Amino acid sequence: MKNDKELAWLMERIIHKYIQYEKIPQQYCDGLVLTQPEIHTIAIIGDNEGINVTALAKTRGITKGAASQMIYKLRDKGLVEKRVSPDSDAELNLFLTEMGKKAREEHLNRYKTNGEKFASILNSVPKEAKKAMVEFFEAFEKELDRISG
Amino acid sequence: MKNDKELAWLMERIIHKYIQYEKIPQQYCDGLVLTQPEIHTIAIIGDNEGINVTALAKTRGITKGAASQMIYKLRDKGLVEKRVSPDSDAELNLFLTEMGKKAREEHLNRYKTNGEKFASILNSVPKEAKKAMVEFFEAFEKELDRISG
DNA sequence: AGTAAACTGTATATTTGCTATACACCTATG
DNA sequence: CATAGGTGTATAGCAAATATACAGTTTACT
Repeated sequence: MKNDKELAWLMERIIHKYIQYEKIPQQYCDGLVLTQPEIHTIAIIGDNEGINVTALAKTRGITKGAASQMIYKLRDKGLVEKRVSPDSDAELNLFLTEMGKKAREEHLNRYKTNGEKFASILNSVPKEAKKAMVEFFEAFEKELDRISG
Repeated sequence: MKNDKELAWLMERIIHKYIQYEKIPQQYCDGLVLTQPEIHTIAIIGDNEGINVTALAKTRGITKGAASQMIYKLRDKGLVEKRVSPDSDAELNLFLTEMGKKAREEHLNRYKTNGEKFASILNSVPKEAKKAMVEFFEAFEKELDRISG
């Protein structure tokens, strides 16, 4: 049986593999290829119609400048629309175009499919063990929050 | 109790948090700050004294060009040394300098400390559940290998 | 009302880590 | 001994992000 250290290594290796996989740009509808940061931004706007640039930056965990640039790129690709806020001329509200919504939909579907694959693997895990896993991950997350902040 | 989907989300969130944490450049001895790719390269050279550029690139999963550039950077920082291979004039053998070894040592210690924190969290996981986790992760890794390659 | 502070988004230059392409050099195989 | 394949490298370019500075807008204060 593997010891704790080996289990930790296994987890680390998997995390890196997963991230490596995520980095590969994916094809969405009609020849549209989007990178991870792009589709992530689209997902956030889709989940928060009318969000502004500052809030988007905060959600993504990047600077306002970076968010602004990403928005320009997605607008040029015809995926995102900028509208001046009805409340303030200094503020922009962000929306998905029809095409943006289509990509978002596609992304959600893929996410769901992956989640189902996940779930089918998880399915073979006994209930007791699953409970222990949740507890473990929550402790792990707490530790990550501690050392990061 | 959380269902499978929620557990999947929890895992995804943690993976991203962990990667985010890893991205922060860390300080090693006397004001030396190293990024993740840098210290990762140093770790590989430390574990494989005399490795050549091509093998390093393969281990890191990057192109030879990228590895070459990284080596130049680390050499300029005084952490890595290049020596022409005694077997072939076309080949270089890579070694850590004293300073490189110091950084490597520091990294190992930190890794160990993190691992211990990890282990103490893992410690509270029942043995049966741990076994299930290993099985789950191995299935997960297999799935990742399948969709990536 | 008038002004300063704080917040909006943006422009610009720079950085990091990588790829792709082309290349010069060395080695091995026929 | 030629040529195919393996070394490492130079160079240009890209994606994503930071840092800095800035112009315009809103808020707060007196």
